Amino acid sequence: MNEERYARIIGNISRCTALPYDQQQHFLAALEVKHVPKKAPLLRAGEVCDFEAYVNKGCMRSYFLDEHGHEATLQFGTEDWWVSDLVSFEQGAPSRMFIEALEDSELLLIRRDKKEQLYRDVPGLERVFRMMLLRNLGALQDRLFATMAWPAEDRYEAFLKRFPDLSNRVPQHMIASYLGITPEFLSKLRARRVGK
Amino acid sequence: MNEERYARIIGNISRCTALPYDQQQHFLAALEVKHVPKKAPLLRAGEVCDFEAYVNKGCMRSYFLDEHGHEATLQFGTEDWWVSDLVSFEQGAPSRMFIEALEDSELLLIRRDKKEQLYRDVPGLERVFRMMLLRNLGALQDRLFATMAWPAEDRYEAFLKRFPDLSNRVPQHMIASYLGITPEFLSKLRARRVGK
DNA sequence: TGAGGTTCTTGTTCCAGTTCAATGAACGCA
DNA sequence: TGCGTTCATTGAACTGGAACAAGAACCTCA
Repeated sequence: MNEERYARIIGNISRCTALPYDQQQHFLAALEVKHVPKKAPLLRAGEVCDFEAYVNKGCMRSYFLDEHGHEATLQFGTEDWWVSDLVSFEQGAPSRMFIEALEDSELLLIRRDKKEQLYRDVPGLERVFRMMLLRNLGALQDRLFATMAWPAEDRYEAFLKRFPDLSNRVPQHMIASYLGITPEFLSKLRARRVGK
Repeated sequence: MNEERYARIIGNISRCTALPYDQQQHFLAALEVKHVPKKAPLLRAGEVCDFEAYVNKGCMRSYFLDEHGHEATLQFGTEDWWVSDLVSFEQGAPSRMFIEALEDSELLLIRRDKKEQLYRDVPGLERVFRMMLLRNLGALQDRLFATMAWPAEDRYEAFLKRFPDLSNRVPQHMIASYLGITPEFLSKLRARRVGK
């Protein structure tokens, strides 16, 4: 077992539940390592999402895209984040989102067919993933409220504050797509900021 | 046990899992009946949400409200819907939303302190509530995408299609607050619609 | 029965954010 | 080394929706 590769994910789930050593090993044994080159898709709308992916290295993005070409970024995932379409994963329904790599990335996947067994072997995990779901829900509520109630400039400030590292790691037009504005307008917001 | 009062909620959870009669009785015994008069608050931001409420009769609304007076409606709940702040409920954290009655309403509450016992007595319930959480998440994703990518008119059409009964049951300025627009603008959208 | 609060509408003005177009910078890639 | 492509910036014209203001149509309850 490659200790270095798995140190981070153990730290991640241990934040919720402390696992004894043998359960950690059970958990790690269920993981699948996957490398995704830059710009490659990990999930396409219409497919069933059969994984939850922990980003060990690199950067991913999930987004929605409708038939009119309207696009909106749901989430960026860098080191120590999870990316997945949880709704599709849990319900086995076709996904409505896309997930792609923004950089060459290394992921640790939990496949759906291993999940039940894993819950039995490592009881604490159920709590971990329930927490993930709830964090997700809370973040989405905040996001919806901000999108509905705040002007773009405030949303951009909030984004910079919450994800300081992302702003010079992902292309700007994708940040615009996260904020729900055009790339041109984001550019103007930035120009305005420097003046202040 | 008042059969009539509980017929609907049994139907509601049975959609997910069929429960044997004795488990149904366990479930019903854990419920608390609560009447909320029109305009009365059920939950205020800052409080911990210690219930999940099934709307047996009436109509509720949950919404966010920030220090600048910005308001956004998260959800309407009429008969056969659940309303709660699940994030606060599950994590015991102070809520960030308000819930109020739009009509005199009868609710069936599950209190947080009864939940653990209930899961033990009625194993199928865990699945039911997980499904609720996931439906919630999915709905919120759709909503965020629509808010970011669609013009107000399209969002209004989608609202009418998805909740045909609500449009003449809920005051219009609250529908506007659900759509993320001003009441005045919604009024103009409606005027425009009639012309077509 | 009215009087006073809601709720909805309509018009005008104004601004945040879009669209379109042009330019330049940065980045693979042969 | 050069060349096509993607990406960021800037400007001008436009528009969806907000803000403000005023009137009309209501509940509702003393």
